[in-house]
Amino acid sequence: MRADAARNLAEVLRAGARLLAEDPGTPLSAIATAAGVDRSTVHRRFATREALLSAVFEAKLDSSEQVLDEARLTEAPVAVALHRYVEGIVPVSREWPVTTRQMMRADPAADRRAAGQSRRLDAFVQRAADEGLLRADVPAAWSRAVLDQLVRTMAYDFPDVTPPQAADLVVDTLLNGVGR
Amino acid sequence: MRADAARNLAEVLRAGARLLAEDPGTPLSAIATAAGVDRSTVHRRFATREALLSAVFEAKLDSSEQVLDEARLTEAPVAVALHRYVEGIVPVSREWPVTTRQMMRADPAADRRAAGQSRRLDAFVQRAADEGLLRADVPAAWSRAVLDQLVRTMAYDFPDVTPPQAADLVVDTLLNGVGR
DNA sequence: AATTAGTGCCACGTCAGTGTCTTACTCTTC
DNA sequence: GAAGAGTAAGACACTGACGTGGCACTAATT
Repeated sequence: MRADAARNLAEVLRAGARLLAEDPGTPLSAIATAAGVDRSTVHRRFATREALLSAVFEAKLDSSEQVLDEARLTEAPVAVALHRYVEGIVPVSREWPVTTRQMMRADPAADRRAAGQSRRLDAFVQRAADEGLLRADVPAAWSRAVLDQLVRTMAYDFPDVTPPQAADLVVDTLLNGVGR
Repeated sequence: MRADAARNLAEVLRAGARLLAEDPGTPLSAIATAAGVDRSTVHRRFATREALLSAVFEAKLDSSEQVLDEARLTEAPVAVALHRYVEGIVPVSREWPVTTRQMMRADPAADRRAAGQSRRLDAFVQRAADEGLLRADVPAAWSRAVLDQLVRTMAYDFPDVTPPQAADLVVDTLLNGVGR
């Protein structure tokens, strides 16, 4: 692929992720404009609207899968893995702000892949509970959901916090809360 | 207004809230069907799509405003007010699952009203911090965001937890986290 | 039982977004 | 600088959703 074509492709994906996260009904023409590209160019790369959606989802899933791998959720000490995961996933969420909900509706294949990654995190949270990092009187599903939401809140509502700071605050809040 | 007309109106609002939360692009025909009503009836009540959106938002804002009033955020002991607020707002979020984000995009007036209610909560969180319920080394904005997200998670992802249980778990998690 | 507010069903014009194609042009690459 | 991959610009038909109106009919109200 020619260099400028690759650049355009990446621009379309990033613009698509950004605009579709804001409004899932954003027309392709708006995405094309935001990417600095003609509408016909978008259609050249992605036959249908759905194909573009799927490509955006895959890009996000690729990035998050890499974060899961590098966090070494099953091997590293739980506290270390947790911190590393959060530090890695926050920038990914910021760069690809599309949500899992949107995937579920629009692309069953992406949804399945997301479910697989979700299971890896479930297992990790379970391990954290087993090893005594988490309270035993709280359902693991709740701990898991809280982790997701803290990451999400940090990524979208506090865009200026750096990933390391974000990891500190998210982990601290998850484990100790904000009460004194 | 005739009794059956009022019933239909309420059905349309509730179906609209539910379907529009799932997919903001849901066509009016789908909402009408879900409400057990003809599409023309929806148009008879709400001249435009926007008008229906606004009505849904207003219904949610009415409910949540009542919760804010009854929680007595400025007068009751902070711990009591917090618990009562969560217990009240969870059912409201479940009944009107539309998000503030959607309001921002679709209806500036609703957005302004939501901002007003948001400020009341900000003030309450600040009071909780001043009175020593919350840690001083954590930004109030973060505490506020975490509260919102815990409520949201509980309302949507754990629909079977009763409001009193929900309040217990949310407040406990907010203050103490899920770590041991 | 009479009245009438309210509804369902059907048809219509309109409009925005989609997907396809053609042509002339531009920029990368060798 | 030559070749060709890639693009912008415009035209086109198609589809789905929106908003409006008419008319017969149902059901709440008196």
